[in-house]
Parts: sequence; structure tokens; C-alpha cells
Amino acid sequence: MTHIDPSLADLTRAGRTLAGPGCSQCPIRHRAICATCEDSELDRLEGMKSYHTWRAGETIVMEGADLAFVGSVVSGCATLTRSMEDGRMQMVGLLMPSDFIGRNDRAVAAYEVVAATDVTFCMFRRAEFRQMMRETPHVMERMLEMSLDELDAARDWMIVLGRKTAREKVATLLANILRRVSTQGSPLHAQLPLTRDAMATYLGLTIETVSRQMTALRKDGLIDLDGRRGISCRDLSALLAEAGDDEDGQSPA
Amino acid sequence: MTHIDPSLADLTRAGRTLAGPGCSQCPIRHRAICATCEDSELDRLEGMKSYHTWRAGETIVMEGADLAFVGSVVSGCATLTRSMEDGRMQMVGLLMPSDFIGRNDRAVAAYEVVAATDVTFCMFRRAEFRQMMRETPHVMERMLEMSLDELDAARDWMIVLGRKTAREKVATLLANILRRVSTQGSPLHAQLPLTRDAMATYLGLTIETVSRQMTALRKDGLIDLDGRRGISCRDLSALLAEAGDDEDGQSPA
DNA sequence: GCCGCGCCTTGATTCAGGTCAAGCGGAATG
DNA sequence: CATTCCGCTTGACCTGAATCAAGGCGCGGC
Repeated sequence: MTHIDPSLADLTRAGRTLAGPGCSQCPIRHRAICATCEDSELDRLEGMKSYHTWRAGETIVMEGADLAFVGSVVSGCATLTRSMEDGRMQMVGLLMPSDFIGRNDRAVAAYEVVAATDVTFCMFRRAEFRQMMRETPHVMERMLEMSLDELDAARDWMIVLGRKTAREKVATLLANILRRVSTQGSPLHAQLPLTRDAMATYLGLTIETVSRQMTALRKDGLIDLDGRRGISCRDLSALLAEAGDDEDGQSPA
Repeated sequence: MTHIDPSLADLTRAGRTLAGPGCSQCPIRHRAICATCEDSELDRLEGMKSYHTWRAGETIVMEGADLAFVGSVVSGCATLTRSMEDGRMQMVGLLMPSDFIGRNDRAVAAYEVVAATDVTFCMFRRAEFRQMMRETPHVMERMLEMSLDELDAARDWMIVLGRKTAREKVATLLANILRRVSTQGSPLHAQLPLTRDAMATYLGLTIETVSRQMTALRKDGLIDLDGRRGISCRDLSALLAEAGDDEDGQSPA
């Protein structure tokens, strides 16, 4: 169970390089929060956390349901989706390893959380975590930092939704996924963690438009497709140019 | 210099009712952060803060520029805008009284901040504020809470940008503004803090479409317009229905 | 190996919102 | 009081993405 290379840009964040040494188990412990914890604090965390795995497609938290835990993704990928009464849906976040979910001060989930692939979470009960945070200020400081990163990322996504064309939207998403989950090397390649339907929900498009734009990008030589999920790209900067971003997107090296 | 009624829903947040007693001066001191501060802490804050006012239209922070302060809005309204290299722009946030700007751990602004109306900020130098936060955990806790509220609000806005029609978008914005800045009473009425152009930038539309939808809503009897900025509404729930939200939107009473 | 189901692609058509263009009107200026 | 300018409205037209409608195809089950 290895984690992503921390030097890769973050799909749902502003691309901050996470601090912390080699990580072997739980991102909450080893990277996301406790990079500077004392050993005794780590031991305490150890006793509080638990793991749970969901299969692709399973609902993890229903919209409006009681949210009894906070936690972060250990492996796999989950989607955060909000929906309107008439059924229109918008994905508002994509949770990849080390991403955090749940807030310490509110019990009700504002979004539906669904496993996109098989996904494992490292979880804490809400009240316990809150208490721990109060007693450990640098954990709270790290939480604040992470929240602000998520806020920046959410705001960046508003440009995608509000101003980009369908082609740019699809190129943006593919480039982000390639940067984040690809096996290193050139050409980059990856297995998409999302169905076409999920991509459409994320991008504010329909499934047909996503499919057409993927085909168009393939015909234009910007990407190669391998079955339903496989994708590769030999020139990421060309793809980013189609995305309408600067050469390097929003992320420093 | 009175603040908005805290019972009014927050335009750019998830509608949490802020705690704290009557507020007469700076929201950082009296409401947003220090509702639970000791007197001695308040005195210390008092010595650190300063005020600054910008005229409508002035740029407060340029995109990518050095951000030397953190602060919150005392009165007036400012916009947070991100732009693409080809000039397309998307507003990613609207700062109203008590809203916060600037992060404690990063010096560079990701967005341009512009005064929409004459606007006054209460400011702290970044390094000082960070130090103060470290020494005062409940201030940090409040900052975390505020950041998570902003994150929820940003994610809510993604539905507006990604899935709503032009009519729904305009109705959503008008209803939010009316809820937040209207003088109490029925019919609600307010002076819009935004030009049509700024509304378009916020909603991911063009100025012409905003104008047409405003006219349509007026002709349909959902709102009344009074000059360029004046607006009133005798049935907010009807307007919210046009916005595609549930009757009460995202905010509890 | 064959079948069947879901996911995906592709085509034809429609329509919401963008684009281009003209003109109004209120507020500041002289 | 006339002028000008800028923010706004309105109209005509166009286009990009949605919608509606067929299939194709990879994958799991038998």
C-alpha cells in the first residue's frame, strides 16, 4: 500500500508539496497531520484510529446523513457530490490518498460521498478527534492549512466550471489525473479512477460531451486511450495548453 | 458603522449564525474570531490591528502579488477574482462584512481582490497574526471553523456554476444578496453591491445574459428594479423557487 | 465460447446562451 | 442647460453543448 509521490501535483488541492518523511501506513499519522508529532502523540493517535474499506460504487455517506467520523483516504478514490432536488448533480470534490473528509464541528454531511474505486479510509470518531485537536495545537494548525488548500482548490475549480469550454474542461481533468496518479515516466499513463459519467458530473457536462471530447483529443494526438479506463499522454504540456492553463498549470514543480 | 444582522444568512458561507454579543467595531475582534477572548487578549489584538479603506473599483491586492496582511471586511464589499491568461475571468468569492481574507502560511495571493463598493478592512500583519494564533488556540479553532465554512460555500457555488441555468443563477445571486444585505421587512429591498459586469463574472455568464434574466424576472413579477442598483422582492420564497433551491435555500432560519 | 448487460461512442437535431451591434438613460462635467 | 460617457438594455444571429436516439464493445457469467 504505497502512497503517491508527494512531488506530484495534487488533484484537488493547490499543489502544495506535503511535508513529512516516508509514509508507510496512514496518511493521517504519517503525512497529512502528524509530520511533527511527538512519539507519544503518535501512540495516542494510533489507539484512536480505525480503518474501513468500501467497494467501488458503494455509498460511504449519504447527503444530509449523520456524519460520525472524520478521516482521510489511505488508498483508492472517492467522490464528493451535491445534488439538487430535481436530480441534477455536481461533483464538488475528488478524494485521493491523503485527502481529508469531515469537519470537526458539524455532524451533518453536506454532500454524498461515494467510492469511485475500492477505497480505504483511516477514520477517527468526531468528538475524539476534536478533543485531540484541542490538546495538540500543531495538529489543528495542520488542519487549518489543509482546509485552506482545499479552499484554494475549490476556487480554482470554479474557473473550470464557469469559464472553460468542454474541450478545456476534459483536458484539465485528464491532465490533473495524469499528474497525480500516473506511474512516473514518459509517456505518462494511468487508469482513470472515474467513469465517463463521474467525469461529466465533475465537469458540469453531459456524458456524451465528455465522450466526444475524449475522442477529439485522441484524434488530435494529445492522448491515447486504452480500453475504457486506460489513458496515456506523451506530452503533458501540450495537454495543459489545451486545458487553457499556463504551461505548468497551477502547481510549482 | 453597524454590522449586518447575524441572523441573516451569509452570502459566501454556509449560513452559520455567528456567535458573539453586539458588535460595534471590528468583526475580527468582536465577532468573527474573538467571541470568547479574554480581555487581556482583546487588548493585545487591539494593539496589532489597523484599518484601511478603499474606494469602489480600486484594486486591493493584485493576482500573484505579495500578500503582507490578513484581515476581514468591516464594511462594504470586495470581490475575489481569478483570471486566465486570455482574459477570461471568474469571481471566486464575494467578501462581505465579517468575511476573512488572506492565509497565515502563504505570502502570495492566488486571486485579485477588488473593492466592489467602498470597503474598509481590519488588518493584521501576517507574521504577527500567525504568532498570535499559535499562542491563542481558540482563535485558531475559530479560523479553522471559518475556513471550513468558506469551503462549504465554495463547493455550494460549484452547483450554481456547473448545473444551474442562467435564470436560476441570477435568481440565486439576487436571493443571496437580498437575504444578506437587505434592510429587514417585507418587501425586502437592497442596493446591489455589484455591477452587472461583476454579477456576470460571478455567475459564469455574460453581461447581456445577466441583463436579460434580470428583465425577465422583473417582467414575471418576481423582483422590482429601481435604477441600476436598487432591487426589491416581495416574495423571497418564490425567488428561491426560481433559483432551483429548496424553499429555504441552504440556510437554516 | 457465447450471451447479455452496462458503459461508452457516434449521429442528428434542438436550443440556451454567447456574440455582435445598436441605442438608451442617468449622472457627472463644463 | 447641453454634452459626454459609461453602465445597461435590447435585438438579431450564431454556435457549442444538450438532448434524443441508435448502435458498438468490453467484460463478467454461465
